[in-house]
Amino acid sequence: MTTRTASWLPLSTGERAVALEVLVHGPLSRAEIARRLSLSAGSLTRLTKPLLESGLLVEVPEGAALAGVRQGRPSQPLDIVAESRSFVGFKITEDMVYGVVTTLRSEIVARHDRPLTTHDPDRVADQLGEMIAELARAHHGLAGVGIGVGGLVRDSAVVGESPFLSWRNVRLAELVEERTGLPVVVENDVGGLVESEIWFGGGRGLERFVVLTIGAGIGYGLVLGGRRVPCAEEDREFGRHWIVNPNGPLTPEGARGSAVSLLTIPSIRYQIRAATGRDLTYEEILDAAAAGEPMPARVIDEAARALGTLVAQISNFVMPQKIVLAGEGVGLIDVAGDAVWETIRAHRHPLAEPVPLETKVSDFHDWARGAAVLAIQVLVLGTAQGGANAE
Amino acid sequence: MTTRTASWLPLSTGERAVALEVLVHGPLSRAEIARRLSLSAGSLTRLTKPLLESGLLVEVPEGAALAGVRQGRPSQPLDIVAESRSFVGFKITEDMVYGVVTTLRSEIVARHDRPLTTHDPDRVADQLGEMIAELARAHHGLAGVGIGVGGLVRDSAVVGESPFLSWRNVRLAELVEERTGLPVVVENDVGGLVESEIWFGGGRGLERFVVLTIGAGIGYGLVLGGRRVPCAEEDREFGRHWIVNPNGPLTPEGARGSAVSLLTIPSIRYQIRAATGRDLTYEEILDAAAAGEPMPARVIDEAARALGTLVAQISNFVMPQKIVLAGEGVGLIDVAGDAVWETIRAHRHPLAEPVPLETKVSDFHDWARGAAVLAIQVLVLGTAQGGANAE
DNA sequence: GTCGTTACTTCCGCAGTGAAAGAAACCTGG
DNA sequence: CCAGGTTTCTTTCACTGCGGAAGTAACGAC
Repeated sequence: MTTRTASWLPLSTGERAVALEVLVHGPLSRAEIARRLSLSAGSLTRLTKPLLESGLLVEVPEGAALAGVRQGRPSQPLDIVAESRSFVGFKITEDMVYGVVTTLRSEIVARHDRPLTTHDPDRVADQLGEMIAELARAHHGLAGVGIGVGGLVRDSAVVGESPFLSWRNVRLAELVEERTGLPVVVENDVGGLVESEIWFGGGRGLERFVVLTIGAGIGYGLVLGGRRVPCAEEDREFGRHWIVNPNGPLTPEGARGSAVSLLTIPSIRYQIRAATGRDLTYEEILDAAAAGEPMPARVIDEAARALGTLVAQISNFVMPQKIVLAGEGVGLIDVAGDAVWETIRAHRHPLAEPVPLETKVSDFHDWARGAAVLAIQVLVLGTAQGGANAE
Repeated sequence: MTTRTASWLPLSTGERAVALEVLVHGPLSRAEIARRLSLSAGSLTRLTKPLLESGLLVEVPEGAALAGVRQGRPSQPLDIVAESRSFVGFKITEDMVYGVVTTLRSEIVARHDRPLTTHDPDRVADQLGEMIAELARAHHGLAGVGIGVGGLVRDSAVVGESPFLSWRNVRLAELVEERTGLPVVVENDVGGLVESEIWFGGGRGLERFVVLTIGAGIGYGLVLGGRRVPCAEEDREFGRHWIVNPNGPLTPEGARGSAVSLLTIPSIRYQIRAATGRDLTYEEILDAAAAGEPMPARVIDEAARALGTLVAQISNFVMPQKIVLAGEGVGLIDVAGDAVWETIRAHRHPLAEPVPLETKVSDFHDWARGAAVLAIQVLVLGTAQGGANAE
């Protein structure tokens, strides 16, 4: 409902499809695009002409690797001018704002973080406005802003509910737009990360895949037909009721044996604290587990088996072409990967196709980058993806 | 790869879409079809004209319920002439062949079963040919045959592997076509049932739903964007490694606590037999559980909780718009429905949207009807849906 | 009986496409 | 060096299928 921006010129459907294909899948020749989109060569000449004239696409020299190998006339790859526009992405946590500037291709070109000293919506918007202003001085062509917030977000604009900021129905997009004049998209942080995987990450070109994040909480994103599947409980404590192991630990968050209790960083730290009295960081716990200390090793092993069970269940029921594991809490795979794999095997049919698992330890800048992708989408498509649209 | 049939006349894409909409969603006026397919009124006149001329569609009197309520010119519903063609569907089990004749709308108009006295492919094909010949005498316009087999089927034509028939790479479609001259589709029995739910059952018009069958084994079908998702382990003992309850029973089939061990009819009968020494039928066990006999009650309760867990996991990960439960083994819901619902609730987020659960106790004729739907699809679309196509 | 409403038809123009033919730019092999 | 093959890209052209506008038909409401 909040489409204010002039999107990518007035592109026709076909032109937009071509531009998107080039944006997402790197430099491509006209012939290659024709094959990918099932169009004729003639159509491609027609469709690319205005894109080249407008400067959105440029002809680039052919990659040296391919040149000379094939016979026939060499292809003339087209590419997006990724640096022509810049995008800002923010990830807001309880006490920090992480910011990045990216190109049209979602490559991070700058980082800019600041402590969050207040939770008052107007003051937060002020701070975001200031950060954007600073970034605008250093980067030309700022075309949009994406903001990722943990919690429920409506219409890609309004924070419906965010426990850690104590916000309810804060029209954040509007507040920041007023201060900057730039189009602003607000979205659930997991949503942004998922979109960035769809467009620029491990999910490029896939029909069906899953993003699972482990960090302060559990995040889950299902992508079907290239689109995120909306769900009601979106990021309101996902995984609290995914009972992975009924005999698992009981923690302050989540039901007994739930994915949250077994896997999130706070829950793992809680378990160690409750058992040993020592308050270790997540990294310290992983190190201790790797070193063979019994209690951390047991907790991490249990977490690894829980992760394996989850991955297997997702594989069994969703049959995704890929599962992307992201977040700050996937480091346990480095320590207890064997337990993860073993558990996956035990819960899968021997004949089942193995599901590619892509692990991506992410920091907060990756979350911010995900938010920036939302801004890119608004420019390219004229509207934000996802949101809780009725189907 | 086995498209021999002349499909539904030479229909254009638009015409086929109209015909399919009418076939699946009952009598519809042109205006209504235009709305559903996002076409203009003019286009509908154009598209329906050849369909009416060819006799595929007819104008029918308006439903009395709607007439007179709205103002304006009354609509002129169009309908498929469902009786113009007949289709045969078979379900082959170890010792029986169940057959049905259906209309184009998949309504069963006749049943015809016969014991299967041999597993020799040629003799089985002979028997199917005879049964088809008998049915052809009684029903005009036989347009195709669908055969459902438990096991792996390739290219909608070849039984790659069927343990209970001891078949490997049997070109069943070809064998039956030779004997009848009719187009024949062979498919995994679950696949047929799923397609029939997509076109004529609970999944009509849904983007995303799941079919879960419980009987001699577990069957699982995932439908996304109206299409079945192919999978490698298709009906080769699905659910043997879905560990639902690690402390569950160990049975001859399936891993300990697997869906197969907990839910299939043979496993439930095995548990009762092992514990009490009595060899009861599934129905007797359900009755005993309902009557409060401790052992049956415990086994059925455990099965109900396993089913609840499965449904919850599917709901959590797939987020389907509906789950259809089918098969001979879903009767336990009548006896232990409360345990099912309670378990679902315990494994779901309180804010999550409840997933509609449709229970459909099916007999072997329903499986045969599912196979007949495959034949309908071949006529309508010119090719069978599904199969293990690469994506 | 007129007016408003909804359903359907007819006709026209147009956008987007593929097919075909041609030009361009490379390789290969004499 | 030059012909022949090959792949890419451009140009032209005709066609398909669609929407929009205007017109007709069939009803209810007042």
